[in-house]
Amino acid sequence: LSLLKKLLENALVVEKQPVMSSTPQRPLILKTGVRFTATVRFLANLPEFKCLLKVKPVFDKGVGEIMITNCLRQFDFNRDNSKVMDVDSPNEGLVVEFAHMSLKEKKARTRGSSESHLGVTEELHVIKFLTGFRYAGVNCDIEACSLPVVVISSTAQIPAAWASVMWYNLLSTSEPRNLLLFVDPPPLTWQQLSQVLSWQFLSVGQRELDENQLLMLREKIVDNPDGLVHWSKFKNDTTWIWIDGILDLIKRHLTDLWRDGYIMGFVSRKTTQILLQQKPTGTFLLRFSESIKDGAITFSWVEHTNGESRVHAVEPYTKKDLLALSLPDIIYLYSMREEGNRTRNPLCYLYPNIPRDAAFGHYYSAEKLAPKKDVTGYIDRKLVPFSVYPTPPSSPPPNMEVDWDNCAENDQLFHDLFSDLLDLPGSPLISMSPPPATSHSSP
Amino acid sequence: LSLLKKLLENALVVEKQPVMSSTPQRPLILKTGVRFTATVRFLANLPEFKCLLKVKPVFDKGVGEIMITNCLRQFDFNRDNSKVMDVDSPNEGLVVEFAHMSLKEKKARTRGSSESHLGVTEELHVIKFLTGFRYAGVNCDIEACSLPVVVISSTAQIPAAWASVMWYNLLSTSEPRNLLLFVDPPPLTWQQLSQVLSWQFLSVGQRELDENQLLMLREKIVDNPDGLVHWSKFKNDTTWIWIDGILDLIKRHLTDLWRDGYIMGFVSRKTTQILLQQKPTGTFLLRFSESIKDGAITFSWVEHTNGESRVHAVEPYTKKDLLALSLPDIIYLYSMREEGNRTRNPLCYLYPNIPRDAAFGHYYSAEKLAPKKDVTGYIDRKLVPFSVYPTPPSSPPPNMEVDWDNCAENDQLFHDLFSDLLDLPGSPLISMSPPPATSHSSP
DNA sequence: ACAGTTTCCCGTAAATGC
DNA sequence: TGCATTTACGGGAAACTG
Repeated sequence: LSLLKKLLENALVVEKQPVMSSTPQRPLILKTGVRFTATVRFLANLPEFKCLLKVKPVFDKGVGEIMITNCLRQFDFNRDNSKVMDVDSPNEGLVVEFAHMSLKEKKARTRGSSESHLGVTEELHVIKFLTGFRYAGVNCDIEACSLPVVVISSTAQIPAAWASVMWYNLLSTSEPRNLLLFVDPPPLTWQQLSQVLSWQFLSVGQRELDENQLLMLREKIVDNPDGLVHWSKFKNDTTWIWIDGILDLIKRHLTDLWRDGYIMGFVSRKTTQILLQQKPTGTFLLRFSESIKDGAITFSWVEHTNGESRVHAVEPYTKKDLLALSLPDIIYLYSMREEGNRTRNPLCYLYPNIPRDAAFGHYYSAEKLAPKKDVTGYIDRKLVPFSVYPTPPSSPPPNMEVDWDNCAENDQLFHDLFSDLLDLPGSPLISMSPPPATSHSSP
Repeated sequence: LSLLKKLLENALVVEKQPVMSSTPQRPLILKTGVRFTATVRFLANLPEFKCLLKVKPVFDKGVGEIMITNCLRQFDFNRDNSKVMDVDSPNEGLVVEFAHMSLKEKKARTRGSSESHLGVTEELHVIKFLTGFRYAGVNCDIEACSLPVVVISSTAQIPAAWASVMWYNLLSTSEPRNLLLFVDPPPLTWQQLSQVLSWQFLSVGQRELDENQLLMLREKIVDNPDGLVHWSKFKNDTTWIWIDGILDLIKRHLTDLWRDGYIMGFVSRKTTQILLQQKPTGTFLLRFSESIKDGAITFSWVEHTNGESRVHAVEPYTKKDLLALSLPDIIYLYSMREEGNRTRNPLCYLYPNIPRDAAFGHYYSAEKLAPKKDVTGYIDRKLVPFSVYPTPPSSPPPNMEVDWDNCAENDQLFHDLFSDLLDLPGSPLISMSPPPATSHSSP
């Protein structure tokens, strides 16, 4: 009987851990006020228990004692009614689904007045499901426990919470469930951290980080010779926030390009210079901006003129920019006005030597580039990304603060910038004067 | 004493009607679950009553009886505790502020099984504030009442709710507060409706509708000879939704242009044709799309070639489009590739004859047009709106379904569309072949 | 003042009800 | 089934709170 009891105690499991419904690839993070689902299954196939087992969810019950519970936030379930286990499909055993759970903070915070003060995304909680029965005069209490849970109150906390989840996951393989991991978090080897970072890219963009990309990240993240990365550095540094922004950029706008390996991405400005300098004019590569924390991508290209080599880079494109035009379309359409008023696309070969359209032609949005049939009576339009060749430092540009009310000056600037593109008839001053008046002035 | 009582009964007023905090210019609409504030003031300056008057808010109490209450939704306050009136500033009388009110639907709906079934935005509710006191042995109950309230549950209902508010406001001047107005709503004269529509534009864009704009709207809205507009038509027609979308477009992107009168806006395609035909080539005007209900604006311009006049219009710009580039910038930069591969801006004179930059130069965003100083090491970029001259109907365009994987075909199209703009060196086929390999291939 | 944290709420999308 | 209405919740910003 004691054996049976022991057996049954291990038979109750939380099958699906609570997950945020909107980010299924990022489990273990729960947002207050947002519904989640947990399914509890009784592995012992004992239909005799049908409708006898009442399961009650509890939050952070009996984890580590007062010391812990007092300096962590406490939460309740919004609708925490117990439920009774029932048969699932035939021969499937007993199961109960808590489909409308959500968390609400208990406003009874004494928050252990500091020292080892954890940030909210460093607090690890746990949801337990309790049940029990009486059999042959013996009480048998059973419980099942969720994976550790990070509770947040705003989606802005997801990146920080995810950092905790990654750190925890790597360390929980060595030591058993430790909800106080972040009170004194062990460092990770670069080997460990790089692996988990790489997985993020696999998960979001179906391609891991390659050797060179990881080397570039190592340079940014590891600064001590032992190769260990400390949680405090990883957390306080903005590096993870930067990487997370890039992951989000990939997820939203660059899944295909990343998956297919056309984005070198993690490559320093200096390395970009070195790589491109040895290549023919028009060779370019895509790299993530290191200064914009919100995720941005730029292209750099090389030009050789008169024996002099120059590597240029366009102002990085953010998520917002890529809403208006996709990166492949930008690459395809990008045009530059050079000295001598010639306008051309400076992007010809993706590093090392793939013709631009061989790499990106597949992704161009046909309907944006080919004029639509004139069904609606409207003329189709598109946007062309455009730059003016930067003035060489020898002749600095004149003050560009323009008084736009002054028509003549305005037109002059207009002419300087776009004469080739727009090809205005006649001199700007003449063409901009009012046309000869007609006899009709207003409807 | 009886007179005093009567006096006091009229002395309690709801000073600020509940307003949606985010749309202060659209009062009377409350969204469930969203906080609002109501301030109740006792006009009689009687500080003796300080802390004696307990004010209780009630929702839809004692309006029209069962018949009404039963077929309307019912709401409660989320935190409906009564409050006590206190002195405001000295000599200002008694006041109480309910600063955290919000509504929650009472799920006890029997919803009078139909006939005169009102939509939710046609239900008019009222919030009353009750108080009272005993003076010289006489009970004196006082109440103050809010303006009628439309309760919605989603911001998507705001346009419909606003239509009710407008209709109600015009009719409430003639008859007293009638919460059942929409059970049998009287029609409006065009005179009345046009006035209230015009006010919307004044409120949102600081400029009313002019005579011609109103005439165009009349055409769309009034179809019977008596000039009356019926609520059912106004409500069921999508015309108001269309106008509301335009109001929103103005509010978000066109406040300046609208205020300054550069947007003709409400002008039919046919009238546009007539107006522009008499004008010199390059004359253009701005009009709102009549087909896109979500608010969109286009420009139409005229061209005279070989004695033939043609009026063109660009595909309308939506709110989303104007996020990437403002309308003045679009007008300034718009360029069109014509036969003979010439590219130019076809927009020269705003109707009737204002030079483009005299009208819009004021609004151009200098930093988008003038190249930024190269501070960050990145090359500044901008977007140029671009169209290809539509193929004349005599020679229909070839099938534009392009196999983008085919580099040569791709380049050919590219050449057709953008050769003038991008000015590719050499033949596309040659320039797109891989460059001579170097000894360095990968970092 | 300030940073970490939560709340507020629009706008869109999905779910629900009828 | 379709439409009317509500709910859900990400995301940005404001408000809170020590």
